[in-house]
Amino acid sequence: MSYKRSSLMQERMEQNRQTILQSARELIAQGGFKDAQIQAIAERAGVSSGLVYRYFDNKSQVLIEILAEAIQHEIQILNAIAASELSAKQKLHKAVTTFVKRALNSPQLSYSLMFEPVDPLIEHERFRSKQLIKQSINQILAEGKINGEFGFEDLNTAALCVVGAMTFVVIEPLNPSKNVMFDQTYKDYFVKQIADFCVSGVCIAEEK
Amino acid sequence: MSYKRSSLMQERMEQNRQTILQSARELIAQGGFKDAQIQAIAERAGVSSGLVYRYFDNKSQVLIEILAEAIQHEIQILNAIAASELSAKQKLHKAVTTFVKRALNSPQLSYSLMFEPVDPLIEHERFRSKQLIKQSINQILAEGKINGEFGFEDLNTAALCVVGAMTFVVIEPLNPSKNVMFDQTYKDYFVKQIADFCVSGVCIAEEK
DNA sequence: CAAAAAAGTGAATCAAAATTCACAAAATGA
DNA sequence: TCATTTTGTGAATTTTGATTCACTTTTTTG
Repeated sequence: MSYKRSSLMQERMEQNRQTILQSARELIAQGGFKDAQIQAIAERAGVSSGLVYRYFDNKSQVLIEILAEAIQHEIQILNAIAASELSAKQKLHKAVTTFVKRALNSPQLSYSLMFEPVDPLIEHERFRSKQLIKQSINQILAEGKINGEFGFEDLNTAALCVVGAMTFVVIEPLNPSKNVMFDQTYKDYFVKQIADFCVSGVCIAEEK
Repeated sequence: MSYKRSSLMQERMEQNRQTILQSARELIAQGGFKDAQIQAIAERAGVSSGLVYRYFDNKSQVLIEILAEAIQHEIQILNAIAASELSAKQKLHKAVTTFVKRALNSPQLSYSLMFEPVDPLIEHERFRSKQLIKQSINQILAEGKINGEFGFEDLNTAALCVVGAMTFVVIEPLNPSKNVMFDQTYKDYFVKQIADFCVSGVCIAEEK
């Protein structure tokens, strides 16, 4: 009498789940959270809106899962850099470069995940995420501070500035003046500037 | 037969208008745009919701007016600094310090005005605003670049980084872990760090 | 003060989306 | 294949908030 899902069924369902998430991601990437409505997500995924609720408790859960997954990925990358063999300066430069470059590949998605307000549940998840990113940067900064590469005073504030600069710049490409966005060459140049800025920022010398 | 408002009436109406705007501002300062609902605004202002529509075409207009007013004020301040007699470094330091310190007086309001998505109309206004702020900073940076105080490469990107750092940091105090927020002394210290970071950031020397 | 005009009210209406749920289709187990 | 369980559907319901508008009150004018 008991019903056992065949592995084929199992697979199809997993497929559905992923398709729904992917649709939502794409919609967010195009127009932010405001465009990721259940109807739209379902439609794009080729399923009924009701089905979304078979797979997720509610809309927030869909978004949270997307956020968590995305950030986890970024954090892995940052941590790998932090753990590498480079100098602190090089690590910082690379961390910023990598993060910004990746974010610029889908600015709207990045922006939404990092900034766009939605609801308290998501805000909570986002907060944890940001903490983790800051932690990665912190690690690099602390190391450079100790070995004398960096000259900032307050670790936390420095990390905040770095994270601020590197997350903020993804907002720029979202300007109404859309397609202003650069070709790969300019993008590389742009990203390097930002990394340079951050590295210089934490290499404070003296004077006022 | 034509009706002429007495100056007293005129005044009362102006008063109403301002009260509505002020209520909206306060609500935004407390909980962001999401808490600034017409009902709530009207209630707090002690008027009926319908009256709001006698003074404003729609909700967006209320918010736009608040945004425009606030930003205009900040821009005046920044421009005054840009036009003062200090060195470029000093100007930049002061601009960042002043802006951040002011923003930290109501972080939620600042955040909402600067970042929180609402609708395209407001987005448009916000875009203009950001342009103006960046312009102020640009002015300072350009001057410092010419006279050799600063060593960054690309003016626009440098300005973006500075604006990014100085606007971003206001987001931090919005953490769920609310009341973490500092006393005046720490706040001053915090703000100085940020300004130092920005100044250093644009004083790039050489090396990689 | 009475008529006309404008300001003020707030319940009713509208709109946009999320969520539910009665039902249909498909899968499973006998 | 038939009964049962699960998956899938999408129209109906609910929710939340902006906006309208018929009506009341206050101002102005003559």
